[in-house]
Amino acid sequence: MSYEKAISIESVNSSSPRLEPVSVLVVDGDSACLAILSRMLCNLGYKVMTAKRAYDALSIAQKKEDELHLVLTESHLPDMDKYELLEKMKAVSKVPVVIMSDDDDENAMLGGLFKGAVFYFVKPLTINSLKNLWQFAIIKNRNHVVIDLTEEESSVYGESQQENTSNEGLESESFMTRDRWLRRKNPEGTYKDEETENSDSTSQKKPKLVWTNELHKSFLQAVRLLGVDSAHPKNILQHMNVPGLRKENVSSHLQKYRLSLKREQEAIMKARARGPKKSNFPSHQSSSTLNFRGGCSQTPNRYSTSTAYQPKRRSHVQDLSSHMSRPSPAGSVCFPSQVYSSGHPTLSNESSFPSMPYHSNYKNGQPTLSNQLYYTNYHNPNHIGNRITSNKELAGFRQVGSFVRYSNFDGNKNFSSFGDHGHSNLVDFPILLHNSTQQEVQQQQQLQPQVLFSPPLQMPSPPPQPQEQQENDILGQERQLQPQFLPSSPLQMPSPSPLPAAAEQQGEQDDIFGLEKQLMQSPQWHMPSMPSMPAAPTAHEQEKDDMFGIESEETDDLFDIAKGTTQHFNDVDFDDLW
DNA sequence: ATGATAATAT
DNA sequence: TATATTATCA
Repeated sequence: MSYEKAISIESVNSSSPRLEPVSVLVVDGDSACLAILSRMLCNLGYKVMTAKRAYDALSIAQKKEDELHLVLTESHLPDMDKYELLEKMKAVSKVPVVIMSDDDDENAMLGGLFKGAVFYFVKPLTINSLKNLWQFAIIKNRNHVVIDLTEEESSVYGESQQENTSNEGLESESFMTRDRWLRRKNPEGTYKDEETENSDSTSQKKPKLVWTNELHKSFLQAVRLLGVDSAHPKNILQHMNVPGLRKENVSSHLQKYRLSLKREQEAIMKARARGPKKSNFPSHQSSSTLNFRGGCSQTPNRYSTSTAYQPKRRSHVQDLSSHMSRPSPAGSVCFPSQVYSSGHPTLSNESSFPSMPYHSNYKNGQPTLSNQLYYTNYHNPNHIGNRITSNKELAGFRQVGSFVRYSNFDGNKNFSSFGDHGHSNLVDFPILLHNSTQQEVQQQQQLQPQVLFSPPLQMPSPPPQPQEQQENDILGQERQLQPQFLPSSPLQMPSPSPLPAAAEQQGEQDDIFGLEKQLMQSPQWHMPSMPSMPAAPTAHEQEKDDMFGIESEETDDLFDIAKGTTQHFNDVDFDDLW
């Protein structure tokens, strides 16, 4: 099919630092436009091929599929209807297609995007617009080969640096990327037709990551180890070392985590306020315990946290260690005294953490959705199966094809417990720190004296495991294990997950962030109530963690809250979760 | 890096 | 439908 088309390949290297020039096939019936675009692109460092006719373009795309990165085409071509090339191109190549047109009508633009174009440029195109054209080549590829690029786009493509600018430029010119539009407009329903392709290339939405207990544990561990000061998404991600986990995932989770901590504190404060101190607490203890449990496990944070910690220094962590080390449930209790000593309130971290809410996710098994990603540590298939079955809810679990599950482990460690019923409560539990962590923590602790008390929640000891230490190992294992993801998933998926260790640990949560801040503000609070709660023990049940989500608000009283939560946990959490 | 908000799951 | 979780945007 290549007829007379003129294919000119001019490679200009000028500027771009790219490792490999991005090759672009420019299709336009107008020779002048073709020449101008070709020159502009060459000057920008792209490898350019041109075609005047749609069929020529298809021919080229087919022949050079491996080396062609992107097609930039006019919407109106002499030998094909509007967007017809777009459709036909899909059949011969996965190469992303960018449309350029004089028509700036939104419907026309959407039509092109829905037909599978990755982007729609409204003419005239500027050098500035083209500068970042390479981005669309990546977009397409991300599903396939390029997965890794997402993180490294910039490094790979020298121009990436300009991304910001470029984007701005693009948008300023009123362009929209297809994904974006699709997302927004789909609801309306109008343009569905084309989605078809999206699938293949570009657009799919990212599967939703489910933060399993294990994953959460891993997260908590990372946070603990890192300490408040450096517990930022990037660092956490690195520490977690979970294969397909992205920084954004961590950021989002971190946000939720912090929010939960905040809520807990607030709840606590309220509680205090109301029923202040005084005797209340004492008496409450019992109740408190309850609370804790619930709190602990589930909502962990609320109560637990408390610690104050000192300022910046590494404090946070430390506490944990203590807790960790001895898990005594009561541990939490103990702290109090300590706490004050330091003078600052501190939080205890661990104990309280909230456990996450995973449940929800899990509960029903899974996400029904097809897209969710699951990271489980354990992944024993068996286990999984079991768990699923066992729970009613879980039953639902299906892992059915849809979601992706990441499991890392074998199961042994972590979740073996899970296996059985599917839920092992354990999972959530408090954490123990394991080796490294603990050590680190301790070290840190030593530095500062913090206090913390553990939250009520903390669980008693965690049982578990021996293996904890392994975290690292585990991770390693995981990595290896991991395997499975779905290819299909658009972006890359994750790989299996990691963390097991956590499992053992259980619950804990730390407070980390929130703590400080909050604490700082209100330092003392912790004492009051929390301390006591040894209740924790019961906690185990708690195990579950609930995650953050709790609404402290609902219940004014901690107690109440606690009760409520606990119940949940009992009923739901575990089972559901696992 | 973070808070706000959209999307979408339960 | 309301709420909760996660992704994405700003």
